[in-house]
Amino acid sequence: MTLSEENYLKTIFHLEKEYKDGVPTNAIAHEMHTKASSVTDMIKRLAEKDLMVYKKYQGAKLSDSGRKHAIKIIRKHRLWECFLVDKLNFNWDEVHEVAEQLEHIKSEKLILELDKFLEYPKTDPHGDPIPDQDGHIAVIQKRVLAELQRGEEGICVGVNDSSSAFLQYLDKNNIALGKKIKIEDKEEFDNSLVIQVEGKKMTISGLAANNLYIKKI
Amino acid sequence: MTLSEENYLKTIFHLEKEYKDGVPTNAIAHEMHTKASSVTDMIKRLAEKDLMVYKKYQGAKLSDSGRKHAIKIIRKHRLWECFLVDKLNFNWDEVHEVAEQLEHIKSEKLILELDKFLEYPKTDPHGDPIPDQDGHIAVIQKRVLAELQRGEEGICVGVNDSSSAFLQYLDKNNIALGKKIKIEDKEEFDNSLVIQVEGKKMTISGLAANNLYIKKI
DNA sequence: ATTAAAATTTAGGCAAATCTAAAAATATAT
DNA sequence: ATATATTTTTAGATTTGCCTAAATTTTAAT
Repeated sequence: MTLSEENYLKTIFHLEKEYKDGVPTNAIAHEMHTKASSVTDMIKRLAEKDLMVYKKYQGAKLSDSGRKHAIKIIRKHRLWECFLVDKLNFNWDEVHEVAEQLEHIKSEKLILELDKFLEYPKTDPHGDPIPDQDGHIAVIQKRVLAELQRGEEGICVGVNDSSSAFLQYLDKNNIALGKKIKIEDKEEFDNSLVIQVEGKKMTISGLAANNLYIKKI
Repeated sequence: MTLSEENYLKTIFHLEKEYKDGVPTNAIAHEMHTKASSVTDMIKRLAEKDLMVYKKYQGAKLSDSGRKHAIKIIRKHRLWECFLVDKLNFNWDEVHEVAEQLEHIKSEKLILELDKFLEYPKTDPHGDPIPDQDGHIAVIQKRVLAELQRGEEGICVGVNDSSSAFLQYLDKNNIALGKKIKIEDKEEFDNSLVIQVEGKKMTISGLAANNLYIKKI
């Protein structure tokens, strides 16, 4: 399996959540910063290797084998992110690019031992679940902050947007995984929220509130 | 810099020790399990990027810039080997293949932090020196075991052959870095040696004795 | 000093992964 | 329902890194 093939599998896996019955060629092209024609080429190649099910004009679907491969890559990606943050002093907004490289390293023993070394973490630094060896992915109980009503509170458990811009914005505002957040007020006009984090009040935009995952308490 | 280019630089760097005035095309081809014509192609490409100095039929020579790059890759390779052995329970005969992959990961911070995390190791699990950030490589005081005379003794400080066959042979015979070895007898007929390691006598072949580095005490 | 052998380079091709431009199929809008 | 717009696919090129086979250069041998 080539690096490029692995990246396609991973991307399609993520997009399947949004596009249940076939991921459009264009969606893949956009996500991978490439052209639709290149995507068609690759989909065909992956289909020939039985990693995908391909019917012309019907969008991309992973085969069971393709999905298994995709999950392995995601497992590696997230374990490496843990390593970078827990052991090498990376901040959560710095890990993505490096993990994108590390996820392609091929060695069963490496991942087994890395998992053990990190003491079998359940989630990565962004709160996303780490698939287990058998490819099982735990479902994390969560809802977007924007859904909560005035007076409700919860613990921050993840982000929907892992861009460093958003993560740095959270850092700047003292919001991190594990922090308790209470809704003080909701502004209907622009969906912004007044929240309280560790006793400090602040306002966050509707967009930000839609990218923060909370577990209600 | 592509993966393939990096592998050429690294290989040529290592071969330059043996071929001081130009590494023959064939030597590179042999080492990289490829064909001489492919090597010529690549040498030209590297020369165009000023990573090598190329004159037809004169063999390959690294430029200063090429040598700097090669050393960076070797630094990364050896640091990752330390990581695998010290932190992930790899044996010294299992690390090479994985380190060959890891050495191509691109991130300054990653290597800086890995070095710190490992507490700035001086040598890798085979006793080879780890180049520092500026590309300086310490010279390790050593000689091959085969050179020692009857009655002399030394500490094992490295291996010339890192094949897993040889390393496993050493494991099996209780020879490892740091062990004290004393020459009990030399057999002129086949250059084999009778040595003593931790009080136990054993015979090793001339070939093995030529691949073990010793520091005299 | 020729000639034979070995090493190196050139020429021409191939596969992976991408691109642009054009063609074909599907979706949308009136 | 038909025309228009959008999406997807095909066709044909390009680049990287490799190959084989043939030509060229260097080295070694007599």
